[in-house]
Amino acid sequence: MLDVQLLRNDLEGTAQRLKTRGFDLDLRRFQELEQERKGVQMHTQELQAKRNQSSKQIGIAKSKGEDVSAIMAEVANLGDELKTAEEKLAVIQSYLNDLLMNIPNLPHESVPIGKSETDNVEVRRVGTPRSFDFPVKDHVDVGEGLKQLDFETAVKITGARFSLMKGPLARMHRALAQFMLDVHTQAHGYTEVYVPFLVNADSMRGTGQFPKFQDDQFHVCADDLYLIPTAEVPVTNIVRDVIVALEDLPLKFVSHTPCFRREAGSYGRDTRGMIRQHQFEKVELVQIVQPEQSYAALEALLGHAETILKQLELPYRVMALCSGDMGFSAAKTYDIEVWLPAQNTYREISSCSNFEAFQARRMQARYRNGKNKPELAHTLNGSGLAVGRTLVAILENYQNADGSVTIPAVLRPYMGGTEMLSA
RNA sequence: GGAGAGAUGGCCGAGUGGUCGAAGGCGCUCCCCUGCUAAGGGAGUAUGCGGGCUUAAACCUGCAUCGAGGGUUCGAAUCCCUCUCUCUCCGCCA
Repeated sequence: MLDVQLLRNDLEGTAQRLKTRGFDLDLRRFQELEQERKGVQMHTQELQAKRNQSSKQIGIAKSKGEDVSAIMAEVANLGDELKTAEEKLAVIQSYLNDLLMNIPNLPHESVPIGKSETDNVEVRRVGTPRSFDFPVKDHVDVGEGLKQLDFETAVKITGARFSLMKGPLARMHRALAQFMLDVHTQAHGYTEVYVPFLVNADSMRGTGQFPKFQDDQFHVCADDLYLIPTAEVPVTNIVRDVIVALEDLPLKFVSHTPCFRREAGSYGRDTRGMIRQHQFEKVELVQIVQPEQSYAALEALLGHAETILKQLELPYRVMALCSGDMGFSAAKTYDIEVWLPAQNTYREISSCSNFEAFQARRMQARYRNGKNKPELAHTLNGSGLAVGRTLVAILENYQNADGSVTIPAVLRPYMGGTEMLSA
């Protein structure tokens, strides 16, 4: 959520900046609502003040045993007027709130201006894609060839966009998560957290999934809870309605969770394989920091995610997302894309964002600044990394001519020393 | 799932219709005092939202908030209803 003051003080400028990410702010509607709000709110508060004063007088008079009928008559018809005013104010405020909750974050000044994916800017490229002297198979063919990846059974059990792994491949999937957690806790100073995978609507609102992306979530109706689309939701909401002591910042959390996404609206895309699943696992990095430090923190967090790819020796590139391609809540986002030889392209494997105070304002996540005043914190997160897609990248990049797959060196200690996946 | 008890400020804890945003204590901050330390004395110490003032902050002022939402009343922490959560006992269970 943006600061309302920003809209009140510089509506035009804010609208301009929002336009760069393809959002059209309804200026007239905001102005009308805001003007009405101001009038009604002042009127309401005036009436409330009047009522409070009279009630106090009645109390004083009664305690002295005086006659109160005169004052009572004075406030007699205040009630209805006040009730009307309060109801009107509530309606206006809910309209304003709806408007506000659906406005995306402002892009940071360093964000490249652009309309779509094609305007994203490559920041760096690390590692060289291997050249194969045999026809490259995609991860589906590799995994099914090993008889360790089975989509057919997953479809039978549940439906499309689910997968089933067996044997050493299932173990490698688990090993990947363990490896990532160990690196981030031991080398990067993150605290591991285990969190609920079902959350309430308040948490979804806090990180910005609600109200706009309600259709993308799995809803457990009987209990009115939602399956998390990312660990970002439960982990960032740790600080909802909390005022963190200055000396406790930055907070750095890492969490390994399953993620559930309905993928509404992406029916035709990535239907083959485990690139786009309703259920996948992710190791997520989350930081809560002071505003002055959030951009340095973003670079650091990005580096932490990159470390995993470097250690797995997977070629990747870092993209700075343009204004038009960023997510709703982000002020700045870097995507890390891993090389997939079968697709002959780089595909997203991590997304690292600084949300500035956008999420913090929604969830009242604050810290005490140098003057001991509560101030909104900045929140960041990034995948470090998406486990399923990392597995895909390994299957494709480490495949051998005979259909086997070499296990990256750093994973072997997690695989009982095994060096190869083979049928 | 059944029965009962409870939810008040950073913490403990008082408060069953009236000058209560809330006694008292602890903690914390500042000041005084004692050569230092300990003890003692004084003052201050919630958050959100509006309005005024301002470049801004500070400040002044109004409103709201005693788990959440609704109701009764001129007036609700206090009475009524619904919900949530916590604790105890029983049942069940990994």
